[in-house]
Amino acid sequence: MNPYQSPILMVDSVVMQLANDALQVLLIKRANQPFQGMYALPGGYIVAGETTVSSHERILRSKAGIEKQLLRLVEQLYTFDTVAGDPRGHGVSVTYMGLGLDIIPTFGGETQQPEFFAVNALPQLAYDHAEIIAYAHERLKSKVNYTNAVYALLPVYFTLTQLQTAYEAILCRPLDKRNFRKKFLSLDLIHETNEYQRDGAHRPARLFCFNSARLERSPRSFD
Amino acid sequence: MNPYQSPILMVDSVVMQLANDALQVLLIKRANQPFQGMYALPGGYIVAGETTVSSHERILRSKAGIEKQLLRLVEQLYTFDTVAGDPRGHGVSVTYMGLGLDIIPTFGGETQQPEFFAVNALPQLAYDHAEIIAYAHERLKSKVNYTNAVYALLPVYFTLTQLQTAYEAILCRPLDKRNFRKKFLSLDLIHETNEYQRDGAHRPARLFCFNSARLERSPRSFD
DNA sequence: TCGTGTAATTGTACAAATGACACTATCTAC
DNA sequence: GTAGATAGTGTCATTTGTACAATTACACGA
Repeated sequence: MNPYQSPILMVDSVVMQLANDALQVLLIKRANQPFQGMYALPGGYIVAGETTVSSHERILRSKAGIEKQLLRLVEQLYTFDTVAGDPRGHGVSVTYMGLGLDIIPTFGGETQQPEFFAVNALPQLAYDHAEIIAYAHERLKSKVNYTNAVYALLPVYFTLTQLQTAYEAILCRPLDKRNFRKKFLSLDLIHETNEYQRDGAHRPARLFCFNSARLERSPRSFD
Repeated sequence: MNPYQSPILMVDSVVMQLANDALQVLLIKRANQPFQGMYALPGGYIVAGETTVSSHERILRSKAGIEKQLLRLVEQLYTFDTVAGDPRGHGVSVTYMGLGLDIIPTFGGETQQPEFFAVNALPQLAYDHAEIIAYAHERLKSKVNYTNAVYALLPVYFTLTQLQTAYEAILCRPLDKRNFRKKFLSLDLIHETNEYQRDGAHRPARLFCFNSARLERSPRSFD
């Protein structure tokens, strides 16, 4: 079947969403050695007949109960060599990033206590997963500057304040409200609706909507 | 050795350099089926004990006589799934881009007529290699806008005209001489020397030098 | 109903970057 | 010393970035 004795192929997944005004990443608690009891990215081995994409989907479903429809944007990140010194042994790990909204990981079966953690407050991680998460975060920071990628982290209808809060959580820095709105509206990535969100004892906020629910490049960069 | 029956792992390589004011890519003529006689990127299977990086080096050495020292910048591009309908069968191909200068591929042994072609005048290509080259070209276009990556395509000492010609070849569009110089010099990626290049019957051109021969991000983007 | 609290919405003035554009300088060869 | 060829350089108009504060609309409670 595999006359070339290829190194073992793995997939690791960086699933992210926004909650409590923070960017969060999905981790599982490892049930087995190595790194038993430590947190790690969901990941697993690619089996015969699978593509990396279908393997990624299977692993998220089996380890965290996440169906692929919940991820509104999936992007391949990088492929890491795991050398002989690595506890996983010699192999190759293809990493994917998945973005979604209101994802609730489920337990039971093969799942291993999946849970979201703020990227700025991670527990100690197994393997080199802290670096993989940092890489994913950098990619996302860069991506939101020249694409509409945030659509995958927000509800279909959202306020400009929600949008700005999302950018601030991703970029890890405060943004000026007036400049943010002026700039973002000039990108032609979103359009206003005639709906308003009534929150509490204050002026209601107009709801906006992305023009496209697929990844689009904006002609000019945001930042 | 591999209890998971992983898909077969391959490496494909996009080696590029500048010649005749054009960006060129290294292709080989396939000796065997499938796609016999057609051109393709140098590539091959990863064998046991190899990392993707070392496999990439071995493949370039064995298929085109290119030693790894000749590539002054190597960057992983993307990992492609090759599905069952693909003539290669079901597998995974990790692609790398290598940039160099004055690379002369050599024949003999396992080599298969390696030759450089201008990216804007490619022959028909095997597999999906045309898309991989387009992807590499896009990556390079983007990379030269916010890094010093061109250093890998130019000699250590170069004139501003050479630098501009390199950018024009990569970006596939003409640039204004005065604006290019003003902008590029403001990036603090290069410094002038006191040497001049004497070419022909005209004013000699001052030679410049990159501050770093490693990939550096410039604080502001170029374009 | 009136006042208060809360968040939404909006514009201007200055600084910096971009983009279009043409002439002078320096060398070689004849 | 003149012609031919490439190197080198500055200004102005436009666009973009950035700092900054007052007004609007609603809910709630007195």
